[in-house]
Amino acid sequence: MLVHLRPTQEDFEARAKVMKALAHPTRLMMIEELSRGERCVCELRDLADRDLSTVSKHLSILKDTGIVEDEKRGKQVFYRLRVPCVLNFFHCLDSVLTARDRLG
Amino acid sequence: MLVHLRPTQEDFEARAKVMKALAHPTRLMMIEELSRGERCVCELRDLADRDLSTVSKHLSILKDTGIVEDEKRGKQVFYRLRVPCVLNFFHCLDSVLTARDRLG
DNA sequence: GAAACACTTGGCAATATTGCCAAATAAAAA
DNA sequence: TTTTTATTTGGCAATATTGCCAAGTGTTTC
Repeated sequence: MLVHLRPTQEDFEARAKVMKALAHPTRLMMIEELSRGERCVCELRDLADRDLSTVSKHLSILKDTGIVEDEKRGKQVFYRLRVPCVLNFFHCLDSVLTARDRLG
Repeated sequence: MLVHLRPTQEDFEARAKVMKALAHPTRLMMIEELSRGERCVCELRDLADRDLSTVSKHLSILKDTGIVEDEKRGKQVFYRLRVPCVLNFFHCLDSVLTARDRLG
């Protein structure tokens, strides 16, 4: 892959779609939780304190984007992180926040 | 900073705010461009092909979040990247995309 | 098979985001 | 000082996101 070509408009749109999937507190919480191992929808609902349908829709956004994958076992559906590098974002997000706190 | 405490709801909300600021194709393009050095608003407008007011508002979102900073010199306002670690996101975003392409 | 369980999907109202135009501001040039 | 250049801000319509309830799907348990 040639690394010095500027990304196209479509590249930025595709990337933004992934960022959007990450840009919600509940979904960030779910990702953090899934970094500890797979979880069923009901466990994530308890943590999120939201309606089950709401949690399910958040998960389907993450799944459609390719960030998580699911597997049905018995009555339950388990989700797990498919692309763990998104976890690296958290450190940087926090450093943006502390940078902003230090100055205006 | 104790690293094993789970982030609070507020932590996730603050992080999501930063992610949201990044979750737009035009703003991602601006960040990529600013990684090459400071740019004035007019240069970014030419690249974005959007109304100047639109570009200015995108930049103020990035500024309010703490991702970029601005400096007025003469007639122009120059923006530069304040927290370069956000550039590391791009590789991971692309790997999410290729992971999704490889499987459903 | 009927009931219970674990989800997903449809629909909709409330809210947030986006992008343009027009108007305001601020510095430089004439 | 008037005009031009560079940018920001206000306002608004179009669009997207969010979260709940209700209804639907697929398993398992009885």
